[in-house]
Amino acid sequence: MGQQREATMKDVAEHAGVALSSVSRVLNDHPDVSTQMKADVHDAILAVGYEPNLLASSLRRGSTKTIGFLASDISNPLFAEIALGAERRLDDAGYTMVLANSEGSGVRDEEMIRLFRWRRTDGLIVSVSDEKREGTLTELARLGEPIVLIDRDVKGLDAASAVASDHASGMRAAVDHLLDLGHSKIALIAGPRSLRPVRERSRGFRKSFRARGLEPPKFLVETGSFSANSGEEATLELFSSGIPPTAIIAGGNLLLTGVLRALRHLNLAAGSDVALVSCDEVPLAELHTPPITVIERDAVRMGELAAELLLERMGNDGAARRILLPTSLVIRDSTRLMTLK
Amino acid sequence: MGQQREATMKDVAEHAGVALSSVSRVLNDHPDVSTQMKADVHDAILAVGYEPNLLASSLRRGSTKTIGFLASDISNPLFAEIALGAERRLDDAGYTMVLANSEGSGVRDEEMIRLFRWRRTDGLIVSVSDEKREGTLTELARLGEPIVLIDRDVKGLDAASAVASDHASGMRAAVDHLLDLGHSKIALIAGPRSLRPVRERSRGFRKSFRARGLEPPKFLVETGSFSANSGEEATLELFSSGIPPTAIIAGGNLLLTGVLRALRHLNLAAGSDVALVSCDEVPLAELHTPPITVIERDAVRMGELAAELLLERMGNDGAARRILLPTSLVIRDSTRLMTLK
DNA sequence: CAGGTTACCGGAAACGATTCCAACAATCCA
DNA sequence: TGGATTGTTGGAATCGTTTCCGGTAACCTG
Repeated sequence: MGQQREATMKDVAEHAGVALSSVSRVLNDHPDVSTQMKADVHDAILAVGYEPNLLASSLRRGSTKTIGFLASDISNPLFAEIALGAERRLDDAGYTMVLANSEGSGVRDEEMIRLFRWRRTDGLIVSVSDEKREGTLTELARLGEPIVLIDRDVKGLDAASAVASDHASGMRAAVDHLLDLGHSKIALIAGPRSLRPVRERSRGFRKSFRARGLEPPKFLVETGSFSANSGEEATLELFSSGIPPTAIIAGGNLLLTGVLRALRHLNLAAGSDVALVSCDEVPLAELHTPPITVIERDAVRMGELAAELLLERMGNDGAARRILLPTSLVIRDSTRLMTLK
Repeated sequence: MGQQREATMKDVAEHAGVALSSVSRVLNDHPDVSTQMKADVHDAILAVGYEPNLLASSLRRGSTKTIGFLASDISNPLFAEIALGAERRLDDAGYTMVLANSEGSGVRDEEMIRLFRWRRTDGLIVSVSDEKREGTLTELARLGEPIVLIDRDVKGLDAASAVASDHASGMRAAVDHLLDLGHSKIALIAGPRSLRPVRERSRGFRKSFRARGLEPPKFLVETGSFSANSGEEATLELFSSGIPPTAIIAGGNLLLTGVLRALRHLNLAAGSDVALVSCDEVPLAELHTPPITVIERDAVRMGELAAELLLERMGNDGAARRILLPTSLVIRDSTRLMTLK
């Protein structure tokens, strides 16, 4: 059997002996179509084995039913969960998700946004890797389609909706908890300051101290990235200096991995030698010995909400919205074993 | 300022005073174009602010430079890493990845493949959630574009390339290791039998016993899914029956989470009360106390290879290929603390 | 200087759909 | 009975590209 050319609406029309436009009307169930016509066309569709070409449809309609999703690294469980939540909602609404990883590079952010624009995606869910980068900003502004930012603050982009976590509150709860236990030499291994979560956590961190009339300690470490290596190096650094911290807060799941590696290397036990808190729940935190106290949030929900905000915006009811999602402290043994007072 | 209509190649042509076809030639750097023409057109492009419409281009060319990626759940670190590797390679080659989650449902597999077909993706990387499902099979066959299967065997789909892990060897190494240590009551919590990794691991499991003239134990548990809950239930079940196993092998990272939860609930210590092995490296395994022996493989590499196979096939040099990637046993304390002989 | 390349360019036909507009028949109302 | 209305249909333009085909002018060759 020869390589059959794909059947088009034209073939359907000819086979049914009707006009092309009628086939289109049937397919989009337009009101102006008789039952007879409907039946004939459907028969013809089956007969010729017609399947729609969404490309042509998109071109003509001016809408691709496609949403871009851009984050630094989909293999990070945080983004993976957000992507899952977003894809679920978008799919329900008939949209397809297009994925891109920036690998933490602002240049790639820029390129990917441009590519999405050229591909005419109907919207964009994005967690940029550098909030300050000029190029990214102009690309976002040029896009002209609805945007939802995930846990990022981009100045001057009022057109975009956003969903963010209330990191400051969670961090305050964590630090208060540690202060209550008598800790004062608390280290925060935060990550790159160019990102909102890091700034917010730092803010909460300092605020907790100031609220008690204390000066925030000099243990606020801003690492170059969120990677495990950064966490490991920062931890080693902390303990090689004169005064070691009595508590460490890891600002993300990868950083936590690094911290734990360093502690093992230093032969220190989390929980008994140094109290430990991490951000974002992962199996490792729950099942570690001792279990690790975490500042938790619902990442899947975050993705779902991002999708919902986007859909809302595309249905053009209303302006951009910003949603702040709660974080909460889950206290486990890694902060309960030591007694400092 | 009014909402400017987007500039098209036609606008560029008019502004430069040349034909539409010439603009196209310049853009695709066709040989038949003078340096003067090239300069004029580029000037005009800047002047009118032209940006390509990849939709129209795709329609005309018959190629979207787009690849579908379908897996059960992108939030599973395994798939997340595969997706990362694949996206990296595809992006290098100028392709964009379109993502879909089947959430373990065969019906959704089917729907997503069809959607990809309608969207005219140039290829598909897929890890189906049910290798036997009739509908999925016919959809795959209808696709007509290159396919790469990830760790799946789909009978009668010879046209597809595939990249898979050699689970049987890894499992053999693990079981041999445990048998050497004197274990015989070894349980394998495998996951759903409808999937290749589960079958391969079961095969390796049995083979190890038979190679020593032993009958494989009755501890081979096939759970309904790969979820943590399945792992937890299976473990509880194992220990509630008459003869508890002395070693457990968890067939995946989610199952491992479940197993550890169950052990904690039963007040049993991994490593000393029961030896433990898991499949696929995760931070939890490395940093658990004691560290957990794992059958490891390179998931990111797997994704990269999948992309490479696909690109190779789309460049239509040669037939479908199957690649088997190695697995290796990383021995840690979870299997080193107990002495049975 | 005739004939044949060569280099470059413009026009028009695709790609496969949607949508506007005009046309026609049948029905309704006065 | 005539005009307006309603319901249904076909034809053609359009979305923004790519690509084929033919034509022109300049160049070389003998």
